[in-house]
Amino acid sequence: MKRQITIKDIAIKLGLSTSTVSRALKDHPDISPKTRTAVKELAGLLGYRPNRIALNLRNNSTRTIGLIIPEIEHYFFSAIINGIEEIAYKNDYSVMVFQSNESYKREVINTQAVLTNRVDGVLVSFSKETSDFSHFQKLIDNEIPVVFFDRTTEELPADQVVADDYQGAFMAVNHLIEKGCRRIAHFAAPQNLQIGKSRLSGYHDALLKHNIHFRHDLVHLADTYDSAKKTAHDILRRPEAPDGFFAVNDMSAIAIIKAARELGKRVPEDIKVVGFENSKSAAISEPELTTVDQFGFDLGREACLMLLKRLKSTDETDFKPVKKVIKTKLVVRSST
Amino acid sequence: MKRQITIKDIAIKLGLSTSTVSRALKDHPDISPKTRTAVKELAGLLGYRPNRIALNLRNNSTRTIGLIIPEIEHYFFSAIINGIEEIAYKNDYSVMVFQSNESYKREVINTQAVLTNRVDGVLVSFSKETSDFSHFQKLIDNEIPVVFFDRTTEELPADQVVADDYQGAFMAVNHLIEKGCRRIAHFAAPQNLQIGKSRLSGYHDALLKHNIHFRHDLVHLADTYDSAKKTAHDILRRPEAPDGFFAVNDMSAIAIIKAARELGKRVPEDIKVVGFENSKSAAISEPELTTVDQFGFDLGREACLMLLKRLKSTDETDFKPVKKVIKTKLVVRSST
DNA sequence: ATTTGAATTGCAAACGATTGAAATAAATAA
DNA sequence: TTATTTATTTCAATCGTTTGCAATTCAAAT
Repeated sequence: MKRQITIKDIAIKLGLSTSTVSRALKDHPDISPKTRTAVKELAGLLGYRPNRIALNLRNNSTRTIGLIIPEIEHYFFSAIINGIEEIAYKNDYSVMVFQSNESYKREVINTQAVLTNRVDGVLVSFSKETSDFSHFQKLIDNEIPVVFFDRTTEELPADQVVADDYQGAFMAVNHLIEKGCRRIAHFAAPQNLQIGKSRLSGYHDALLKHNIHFRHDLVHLADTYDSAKKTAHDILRRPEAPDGFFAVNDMSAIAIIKAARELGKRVPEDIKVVGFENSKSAAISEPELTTVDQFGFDLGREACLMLLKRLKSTDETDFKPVKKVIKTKLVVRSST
Repeated sequence: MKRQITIKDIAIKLGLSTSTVSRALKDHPDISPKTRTAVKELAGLLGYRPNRIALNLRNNSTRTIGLIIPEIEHYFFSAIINGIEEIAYKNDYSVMVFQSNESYKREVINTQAVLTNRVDGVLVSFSKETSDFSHFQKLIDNEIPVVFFDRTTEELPADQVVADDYQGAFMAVNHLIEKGCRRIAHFAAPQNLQIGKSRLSGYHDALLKHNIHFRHDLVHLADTYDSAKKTAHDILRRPEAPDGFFAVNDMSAIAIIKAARELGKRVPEDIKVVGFENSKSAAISEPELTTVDQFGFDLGREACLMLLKRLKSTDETDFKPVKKVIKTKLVVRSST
């Protein structure tokens, strides 16, 4: 690579010391106006830009945020990245992205990678497989601020940003009931994830409110398009098929609609379906999908803001983890 | 932040010099087996990990790739990032992501950011607004290898990876004609983008092959959901409405289907629609969308591999830009 | 006991920028 | 003229690691 212009080059050309040049560039009062302008002029002429790596070493900081995320391809996560990048950009931070691909093993390697890269802080949404958190604890032990978002845990002393999953689920199921559904199935996420638990619990309580009996055989683990489609096919063929579905994400909800159509059932006449996410796909599905907006962009923003706040505050004494909940919103469309 | 364990800590604890420790850690033959094991043992015990920043400074390399991309939220781009990250991960590189949000101004700032961050190489898909490329030329002037993907230009001496847009468009339109369409409209991307030109030209030549007259009034600039929906509404109400549509991406295609349905036209009976991308949405739209698969994941992989190859080869003499074309594939579904 | 050579280990400079302290130059006061 | 400020500038160390070269140790050969 071409050698970059350094402070030394300027110093030599001007017959000065590097210290003087350094100070001149940052308007130190000790430097005479004459040399200051001379230095700045030459710096501009040569296209000098400070070597960030050298600064990183000296300041022991990289102005870089590590992002560990399951899968970029999911609309929700890409919306979150969007929000994160927005805030990072405004605050002159850069974002390094590491995908876990929903693999615990890879996620552990990712945590090592953020350590190696000496990022200033880390944003994490962990994989479905993750139930042991010691790799994140290691980050915290290294005093690297960590903020969890969406997929979070209470087991670690770290900040969290989550959508109001419980409320969203409650609203969704409540809506289904008000639309006349009585046998409502729930396609759930794994229960090691807090979001899985919260949404199930919102589902449960909404039934309770309307005195509808909670039945375990109406709850299925199905949080991907394929698994949801398969499960929906099975259930819808049963004699007492559900008349309503609450899916843990939009892709599962759309799979349910697809399965219903394939079996000659009409949506929303025969069965009603509500998703969770408010992805682009929800808006274009046929019929358009009623769903709970998770505001991924805002969630990303908030997570990043929270991390930046930690990076600014240097007093590490009496650390109190903060949990921020982003309100969700029911978006009613024609699938209900 | 907590002070990290350094080579110096180990040296002092063992009464050695930093040089010896450094060499011991990398199995330098000069070091006696005894000290080598002692050093390694202590290093493991203390959880020593080399300070990447210091190495960056010494080696003038960051093992980091800069990625400048319009919008992460588009399925196609997130698929590409996925491919890029996969290759980067396997080769122990990290990826810094910068979004231009389709803004030329922001893109220019992004190029400065990758310079500041001293990335080893840059992957770029530029914004719709970009027609001046001097900010990328600046990267090249700094001898930072640049690989363009998807949105590329011939104006710069840089590697490129593109989908076979011409062939994809040709296949798509040919397919429409074979299915009986005669008045085929094309919803195009801006013509400052090579992909816009290539796809239009594929459209043009497929018509030509079947002796169908090319008509300018059937070509519209509409490459977003909203613009496509609006345009489709207008066109479909005309007396001689098209019987087939070839859209430059899936979102536009889906918008056309939506508009058709709203006007009481049936797809594929009254009009047939083909998209470009093969996004998740294409598979779930109703009817399912016939589209051209761009293989974004592979495209990302190839772009990253190409960049890594440049990073390895140090001989910068007689640089010959390479252009790699990823074959596209027509995925026929029920919209045609 | 001295030389030779091999095997180990340490010194010091380098990467680029910053910064406290010291040094020099210029200006003012005694 | 000399002492004393004050204004500028330079020195040198630092951040953590690597590496050419010099230095040391130690055993074998003479």
